[in-house]
Amino acid sequence: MDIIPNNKYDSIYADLKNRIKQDEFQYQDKLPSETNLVLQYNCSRNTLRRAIKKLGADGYVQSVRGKGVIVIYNSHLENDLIKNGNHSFSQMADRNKIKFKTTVLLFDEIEVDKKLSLESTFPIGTPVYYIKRLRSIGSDNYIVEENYFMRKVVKDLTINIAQDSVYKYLNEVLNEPIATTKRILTIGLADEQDKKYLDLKTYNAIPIVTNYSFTNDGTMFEYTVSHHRPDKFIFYDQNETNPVSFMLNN
Amino acid sequence: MDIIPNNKYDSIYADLKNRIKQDEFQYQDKLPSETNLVLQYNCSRNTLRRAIKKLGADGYVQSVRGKGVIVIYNSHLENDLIKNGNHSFSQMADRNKIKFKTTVLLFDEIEVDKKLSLESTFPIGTPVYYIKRLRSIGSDNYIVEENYFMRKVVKDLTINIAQDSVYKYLNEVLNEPIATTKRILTIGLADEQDKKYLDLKTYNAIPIVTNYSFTNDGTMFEYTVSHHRPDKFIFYDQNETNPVSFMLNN
DNA sequence: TTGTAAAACTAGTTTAAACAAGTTATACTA
DNA sequence: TAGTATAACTTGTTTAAACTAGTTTTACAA
Repeated sequence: MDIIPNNKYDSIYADLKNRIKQDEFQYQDKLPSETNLVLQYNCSRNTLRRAIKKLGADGYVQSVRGKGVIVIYNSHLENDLIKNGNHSFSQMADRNKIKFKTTVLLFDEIEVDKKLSLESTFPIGTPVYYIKRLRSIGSDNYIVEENYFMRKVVKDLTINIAQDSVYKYLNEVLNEPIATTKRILTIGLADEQDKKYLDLKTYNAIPIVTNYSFTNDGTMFEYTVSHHRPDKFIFYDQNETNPVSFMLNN
Repeated sequence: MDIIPNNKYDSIYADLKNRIKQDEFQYQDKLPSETNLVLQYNCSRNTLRRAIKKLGADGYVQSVRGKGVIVIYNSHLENDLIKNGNHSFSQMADRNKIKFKTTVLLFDEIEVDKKLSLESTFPIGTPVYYIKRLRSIGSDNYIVEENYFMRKVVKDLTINIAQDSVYKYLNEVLNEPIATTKRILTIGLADEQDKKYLDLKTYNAIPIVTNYSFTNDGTMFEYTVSHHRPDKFIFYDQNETNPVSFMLNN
C-alpha cells in the first residue's frame, strides 16, 4: 500500500503522514512552521515545501498563507470509507494494491478493427491481446473486465501471466513501468455477462470504468473496460481548488 | 472554464496547454527541452518545471528522465468525453463551471443530530442550513442534492442565494474561498425522490456523490449528498503513478 | 562495418537566497 | 482603555547553481 521513498522529500512526506495518522498532529491542528520543520528534518525549505505540497495534494493538509499548514485528515472519515465499501475504488483501480484472485475467461490475439479503434483510440490494425478476466476476493466476484494490451509493448503474454499480474510482468520482466492512467467512470445497464458473474442483488445498473494506460515513454499500451459490482463500489477523490483562481464563466 | 493566472508559472502552464490543444505539440510529440523553453519564456528552470509538473498532473504530458517531455493529450479521447456525456463529472462536480438552473425544494435551519453527525462528521448540535436543491439544464434535471452548510461560516444564507450560487456568495461576499473538497462516489438504489425528479429511464440505480468541503483555513463547512441522473453521468480521473515507487504488498 | 567509450544531451534532486504577501502579536499613542 | 501602526511572524513566488542519473549522439578503435 505504501511506497519506498528514495528521495529526501518522499521520506519527509512519509514521516509527516505517519505523524498525522498517529495523531501527533490532529484534525484542525497546525503543523509546526516551515522554519521549525526545516530544522527537524535538516533539509532546505524547498525540499520541505515539496513534501508538504504532496501532503496537500493527498488531502492531508491545507496551507494558508500567513497562517500556517492545517491538518484536514480525519481518521473518522477515513474509517467510514473502509467500513462502507470494504475496499475503496482507488485501491480497486490500482490493481497492484489488492490481491484479487483472477480467473481468465478468454485469451486471444486480435487486430484492432474500426469499431474498437474508435473507443480505444488504438489505430486500426494494431495487434493486441484480447483478454476477459474475472476478479474476485474469496468467493465474491468484484469485477468483470476486458483488456486490450498492445502486443508491441506487452510482449509474449501468456494465460499464466494474465492469471497472475500483467503489471508485475511489465515492471519486473519487461522493465516497462506504467506511468499514467486516464480513467472514465460511467453508469451502464447490466448485461447478461454481468448478471452471470456479479452478485447484482436488485441493481440493474453498474459502474463501468474505462482505462487508458501509458508506459513510461508515452505510448498508450492498454485499453480496459471494467464492470464492477455496484453495492461494494467506492470511489474516493480529493481536490484542491486553486485559491488564486477565479472562473471566467461562473 | 479556465483560470486567470497571476503567477509566472501559471501563465506558462496556460500557454503550453494552449499550444498543446492547438496542435502545435501533438499527441506523442516531445516538448522542446527545458533549456529551450526557459529561453522561450524567459524564466528560471524551476519556474518552468513547475508549469510542466502541473501539465503532468493534469494528464497533458509525461516526463521521462534522459529523454524529454512527451505529450499524451489526445483530442480524440477528450472529444469523445464530451460527446458521450455532454458534461463531464469533473465539470459537474465543480458547480461554478456549469450554469445549472437551480430550484430550491427545501430551505431550513437545523442543528446536527446524532445520525447526521455520524455521516457528516459535523459535531452534534452544530447549527447548519439544510437545503434540498434540484439542478437542471434546460428542461432536463441532472442532480437532486441535499446540502448542509455550517451557519458559522456561511452566514445569513437566503433562499435567493441558494437559488443562485452559494459558492459565489462565499467567495465574493463573505470572502471565504473554498480550498479543498473530498468526494466519495458510490452507487445506490434510486429512491422515491430520485424517481420523481430525475429521468431514470430503465435504471434503478444511480451514482451518489458525497461531498466534504473545506474553507481556506481548514474548517469543514459543507456536507452534501448529490443524486445524479445515471445515463448522463461521467467522471474523469487522471493518475500519475510514481515511477520510482514500488508497492510493498503487491 | 561493427562495437564501445566518451561527450553532449535530456530531466530529477537539493540547497540557498531574496523578495512578496498575507496574519498575528507587540507596543505605542490618543 | 481602545485603536492603530509596526514589527515579527507565517506561507508563496522566483531566480540561481551544483550535482545526479538517465538517454542519445559522436567519434574512435578493432
